[in-house]
Amino acid sequence: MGQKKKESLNFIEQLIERDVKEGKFIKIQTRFPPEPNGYLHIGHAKSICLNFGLAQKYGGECNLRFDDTNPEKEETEYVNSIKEDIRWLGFDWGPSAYYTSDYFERLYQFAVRLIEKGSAYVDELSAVEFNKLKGSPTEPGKESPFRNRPIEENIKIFEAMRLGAFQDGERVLRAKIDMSSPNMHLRDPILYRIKHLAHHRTGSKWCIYPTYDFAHGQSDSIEQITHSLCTLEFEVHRPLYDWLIQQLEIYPSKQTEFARLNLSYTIVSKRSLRELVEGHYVAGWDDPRMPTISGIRRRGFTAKSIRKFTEIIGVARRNGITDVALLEHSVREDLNKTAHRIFGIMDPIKLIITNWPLDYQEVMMAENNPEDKTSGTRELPFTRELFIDRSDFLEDPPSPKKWFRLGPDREVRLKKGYIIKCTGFKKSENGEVVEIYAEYDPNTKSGQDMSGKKVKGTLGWVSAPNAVSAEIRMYDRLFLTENLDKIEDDFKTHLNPDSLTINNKAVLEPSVRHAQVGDQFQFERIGYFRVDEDSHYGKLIFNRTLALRDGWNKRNN
RNA sequence: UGGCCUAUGGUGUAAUUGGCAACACGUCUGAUUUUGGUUCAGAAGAGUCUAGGUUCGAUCCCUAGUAGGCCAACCA
Repeated sequence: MGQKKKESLNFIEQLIERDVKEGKFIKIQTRFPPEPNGYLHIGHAKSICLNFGLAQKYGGECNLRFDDTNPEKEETEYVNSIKEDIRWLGFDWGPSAYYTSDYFERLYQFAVRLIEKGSAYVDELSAVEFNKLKGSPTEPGKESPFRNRPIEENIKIFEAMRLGAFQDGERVLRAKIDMSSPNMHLRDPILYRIKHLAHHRTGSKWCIYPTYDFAHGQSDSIEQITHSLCTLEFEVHRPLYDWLIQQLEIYPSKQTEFARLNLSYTIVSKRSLRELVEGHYVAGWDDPRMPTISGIRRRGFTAKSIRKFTEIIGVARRNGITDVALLEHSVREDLNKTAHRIFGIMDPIKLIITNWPLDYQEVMMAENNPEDKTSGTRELPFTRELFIDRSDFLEDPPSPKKWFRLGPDREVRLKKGYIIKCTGFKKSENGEVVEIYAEYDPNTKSGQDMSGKKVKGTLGWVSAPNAVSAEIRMYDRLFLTENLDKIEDDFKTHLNPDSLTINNKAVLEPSVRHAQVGDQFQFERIGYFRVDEDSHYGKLIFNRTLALRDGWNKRNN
């Protein structure tokens, strides 16, 4: 049927389609190259969806490659969490993951080839001298006195480096390019450094390790990556990326940069996230307030909504800051269609239906999700004593046009139950309302209401004798500042002190008794919640994923 | 005394590659609603950073300027 408006392509898709048209390759090959030194976050999700998504869209493949060239920081723990997160996001990297460390021998041979061409040399400057000669962006550098060592000697020393003849830092292998280049990365960049450290995969086999610049592009080339996508800050590396491939005469992978994701009220820097974890500002990498994939998963954001989000924000070369509202919208959109509804009362107050028989219980039926007719129904016991939310009653409410809820002599519907009229309330000696009294209208039963009565307000409720209590962890944004990129001081001073409040008085309808870890619900009129893994026998713990949009609160704040 | 990149409503992206700026989110109305949710209808909001130039015509091409970002780790 009617073709929708022609979809517009982002600049990378345009590039790919142009390349396809020109017949540059058989099929596209992308890769997602995380360094296994931390947990993946929402920013990585953008890259994952981009790389895997492009491969899917154009019938190519996307490799998962662990960029593990620095044994100082990398650990197997991270390899596993990264795999889990990518799988959860819904992507598949085929039969096996790749590791830059698997290429160490080939990379070493590449280095030898470069030396043989006279395009690399062993330097023995101290770090201080090295930096002095490097110059600055506005001042050209100077050549090292070791720059013109004979090729044979370079090869011998490089071999000796591999064999462990030197201590860390005593020698480095450098590319011989141009010490006066305005691009700092072309001023004889370091290709290999000595680190007498065990590597998480190669153990103690190596004591020299390639740097990013000498590992990444070469690994791309080995895997015949057609489109090597990375973030903007690697732009200045591209001339070096190309230079090395050209010198080595290997497969010409092409690097294309795009803007990384910045989110309002959110910090997405591995270093800062680590600081939050190690300083115990949060409970761990998977704390539901963290923007890590594991954190937002635990919080209750769905993989589908993350994918949708990355689609919505697109990809470009402009650096900006994305409003978290876009993310939250994607999450609500998905959850609205999938989450079963239940009644939950965050701040219970007793409501007594005075004209209801003392021990009588009636079972009401409610659909699990009005947005999904196949979702089935559940039973709700209705009794004389109920709980409603304290915020749904006002002793002296504004006009009925402004306030739809309960107040003296006001009528509301108890959703899926009856219309009730407030007949009174009881206060404790310190003036707090402790009980509300009402009468129900037997002609107004949900689904068979013949009364013709119209009420504006509809309240959630829970049968008091059947109520299930639970711990509700109310999460809010971790930071109070919108743009954390712009701050001058310590980012931790911008933490929201109320990012987590724990509610232990909440009561839920009895149907949740069977809820399992990972189950997600919409507490009607409140928000989306997910059963946390900290739950245990006899105690349900819920994380608030997000509050529902609230037009009323907005108007009245 | 530098080099590279970027600049479109509040935010993120579009604009058939030169034909008087579109979509999503957000905001605001109104309708519907047994969730102040959802859904539906509608509105406001940019004349495309500035100044020149090329052109019949510029968001798009050129020049200069301005603003922002990135670059001097034996990190990635």
